[in-house]
Amino acid sequence: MTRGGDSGGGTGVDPQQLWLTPDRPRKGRRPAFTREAITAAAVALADAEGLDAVTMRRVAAEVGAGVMSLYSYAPDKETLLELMADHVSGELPTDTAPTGDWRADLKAIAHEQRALMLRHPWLPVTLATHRTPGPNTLAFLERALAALRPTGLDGAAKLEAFAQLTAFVAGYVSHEVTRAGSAHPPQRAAAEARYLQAVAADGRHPELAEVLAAPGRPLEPEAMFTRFLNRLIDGLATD
Amino acid sequence: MTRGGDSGGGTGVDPQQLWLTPDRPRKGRRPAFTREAITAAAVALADAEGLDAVTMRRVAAEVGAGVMSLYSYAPDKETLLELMADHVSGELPTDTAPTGDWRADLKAIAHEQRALMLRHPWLPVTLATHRTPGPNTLAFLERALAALRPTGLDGAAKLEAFAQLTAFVAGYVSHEVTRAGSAHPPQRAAAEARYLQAVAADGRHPELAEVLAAPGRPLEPEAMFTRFLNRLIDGLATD
DNA sequence: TACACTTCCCGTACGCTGTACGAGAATGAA
DNA sequence: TTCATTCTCGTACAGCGTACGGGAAGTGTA
Repeated sequence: MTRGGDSGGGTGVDPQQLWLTPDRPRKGRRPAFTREAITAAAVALADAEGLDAVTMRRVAAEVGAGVMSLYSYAPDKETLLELMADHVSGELPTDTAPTGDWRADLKAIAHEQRALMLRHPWLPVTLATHRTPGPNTLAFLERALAALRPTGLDGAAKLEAFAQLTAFVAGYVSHEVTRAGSAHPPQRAAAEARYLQAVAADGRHPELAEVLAAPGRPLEPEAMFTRFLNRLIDGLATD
Repeated sequence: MTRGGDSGGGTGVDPQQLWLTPDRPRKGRRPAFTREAITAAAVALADAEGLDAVTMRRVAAEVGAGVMSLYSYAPDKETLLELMADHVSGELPTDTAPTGDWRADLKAIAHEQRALMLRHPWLPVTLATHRTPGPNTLAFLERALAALRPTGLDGAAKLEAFAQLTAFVAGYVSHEVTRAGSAHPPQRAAAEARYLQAVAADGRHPELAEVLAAPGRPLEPEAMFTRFLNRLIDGLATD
């Protein structure tokens, strides 16, 4: 750790130690890098080459540091991923005031989350496992809670509603980018189609055969998202 | 590859080569293991110790094989994960006939998926990245398509509806097990609570402060799931 | 100026991972 | 028996996260 020492002694890192750390001490050698710069480099790497490209060695090379220097800014790689997630969450608008129509507000929030995740396709993956909110995430949460105020839900329910909304968006986008991502080249899609056709031809999958025979037009992910989202939110606090 | 050779030459493995392979050839040494047994061992490992415990060495040791022998049954680890996912999908019921009430059928399907994922908490994670359906997954898909028949949706829409439903369930369960899983010991939860209290005390998060001051009673994940699910499905093909 | 003290940088090293390679064992066909 | 085929798996390698600890760079005190 840069400042404070890891006295937590459990699984993961004490969030208080991680996020609520004041200025650097007045003594000792001055840091050559910043947590900010390292995080930004890791994010750029993940955006450009995917999450697998984010290795401590690659990130260190990118910022011009030695590998082990990174550990002065984040205690381990898991934490670096958490820093990355909160870093990009800074792109989310936080100063939008509630309109009074909480459903509309929540829909806007979800659309912003989706846009963010489409810009950073690795985000849903990291969100699925790393769940200690940093300052940017908390600022966004603050806005979501404000939007949820008119619902009259109690505290736990509001938190849960936001968490579930985020999980839904992450799940949707995760699926969306898998379908259309770089990991799905035309050749692979064709092989998959051939495979499904072969399965459908075996006679024991009549429904699949019919679906493949009359596919209909492909669906807009955007419109699909909106529809699912509207349904989810419209019924959120009605029963 | 056991049989056929990997002539695909793209990203991943040709699904046809993987799933649609006939009996073993008539010549050559007889296999000492089965794909089935190896997959089952990997599943048992993941269930007992989590997905990280599933390494080629551990799996090989578990079945009593040499490490490299596994590569006769699955071309790489990614594929082994895919085999695992389809393996446990065999636990899903497939012979349930549609009742005519497609919404009720779909809700039942989602509840079965959730139960499966709770039994195998690693499943949502692997589903998020590995998406070539094996025979068991296809059998279940067949049932879902049958259930969706009364909706009158076209082929692509039916497939998409099923995929999105699965993504939703995976996202929900993923979040559910993170909250309550073994990776969330009381000590860690307490540290997180302390951290949030500290943030709320800074004055710039009034909504969060209020939420933490009046939390209300914790929510039942089961009831929450049902409510979300009902809302999602009830509005699925109405507009 | 000299020294102690603190803080940070980072080369080296270790155990772990997935898996390429190829030698050798087991089998069916000729 | 001999040959081709198929499977098993020991060895080896590059790459991973990161523990350790020596040296460099800064501040505060004498």
